[in-house]
Order: sequence, then C-alpha cells, then structure tokens
Amino acid sequence: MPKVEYDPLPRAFYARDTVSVAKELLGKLLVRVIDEKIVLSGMIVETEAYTSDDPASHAFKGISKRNMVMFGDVGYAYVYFIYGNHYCFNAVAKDPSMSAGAVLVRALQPIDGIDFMQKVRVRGDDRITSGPGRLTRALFIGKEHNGIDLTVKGPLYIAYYANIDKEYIVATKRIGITKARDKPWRFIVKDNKYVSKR
DNA sequence: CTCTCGATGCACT
DNA sequence: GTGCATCGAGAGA
Repeated sequence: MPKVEYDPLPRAFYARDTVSVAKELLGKLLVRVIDEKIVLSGMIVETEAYTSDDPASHAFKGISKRNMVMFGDVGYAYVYFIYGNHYCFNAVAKDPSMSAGAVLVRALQPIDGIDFMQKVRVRGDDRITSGPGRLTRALFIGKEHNGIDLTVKGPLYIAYYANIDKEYIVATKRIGITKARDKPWRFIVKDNKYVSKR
C-alpha cells in the first residue's frame, strides 16, 4: 500500500441532501492511487450540486444507461464524457427520499503527486486542477472509474482532510449550464487560487 | 438512421 | 471578448 494514506468518508456522509453534501465536500481530499503506489490527490475547493428534480441535471429526464449511477447507491463515482474531449467527476449523493443526485467536483488544490501531475502537463501552473476537465486529466480519471466506490481505499476515493470555516464557503450560480442557471448550487472556497475562473 | 448539442478547455482577436 | 475541436448520448424521423 502507498505511504500516504487517508481515511475515506463513510457512505452515510453521502446519504443526505445533495446541496449539503456539495457544500461539505469542500476541504475534503480526492485521492487517486495508481498501480497501488503513486498517490495523486487534491483538496476539493469547488463543487456543484445536481439533483433529480433539477432541469440542469443529467438525471432530470429519468434513468438511462449513461446516468444510471446517479440513481444507484450513494458514495459512488459518476464519471461522464463531454464535449468530445473531457471527463467530469461526480460523487453520487442524495437524500434517501430522492431518486438521483450527484456533486460535480470542479476544482482541486493539488496536495500529493504535484510533480507527477505537472510532468504530464508541460505547462504546469495553477490551472493544472482548476476546472472539471482539467482535474480529471491531472488525476488520470476516466470512464473506467464510473461506478467506483469512493468510501473504500482503492484507485479512487474521497477522504477527510481539512475543515473549511463557514466564513470561507461561498455559494454562487452554477457554471456552463443553460437550464436552471439561477440556483445557487455552486460552492467555492473563498480566495482559493485553484477555484476555476469564469 | 441522422441531427443536435453539451455540467469544457484552449487558441485566438 | 469569440471560435472551435471532438464524440457520445439523446431526441426525433
């Protein structure tokens, strides 16, 4: 097992309303372990909530082969391919009364394996993990991780890391969507330079 | 079957 | 600020 180890969040963490989970995932650590030895990780600094009754959500029009993970048990990864180029990483989270829900992770502050991440991206700078497409590339997250359990140590999981003070959590409108743009369901860590721009 | 377009990122003006 | 690469899912015929 790798030297660097963290405690995964329990499944119960994800079994609450999606918006609350999105907020509380700030400060947690997204951990990627490659070949059981290389550890890449980043502190979550930007998230967005997507629920089943939300027109902007993939789950809005019902279950399908693509979005079925969102309708399954909480604490699993929902990874999808978009714009012909990018993967986006979500954690399935919802209140037990809801049919589906997930939290999109939009930005990370790199913690472990920064050199490794930057080796691949020649133009390594602050933007290496800033943006949903960028962070999946930096952590080598792809469709093979769709449906993976995030509550156990493995190739991909989310762990306890830091507590973000309430004063440093800011809610804003979501980014890059055309429907339900008014909902304040994007959460960012105030003044963190890794939060994506726009 | 064909057509549209997206929870993006990057190059360019 | 604008344009676009690139492709799979979903919608419609």
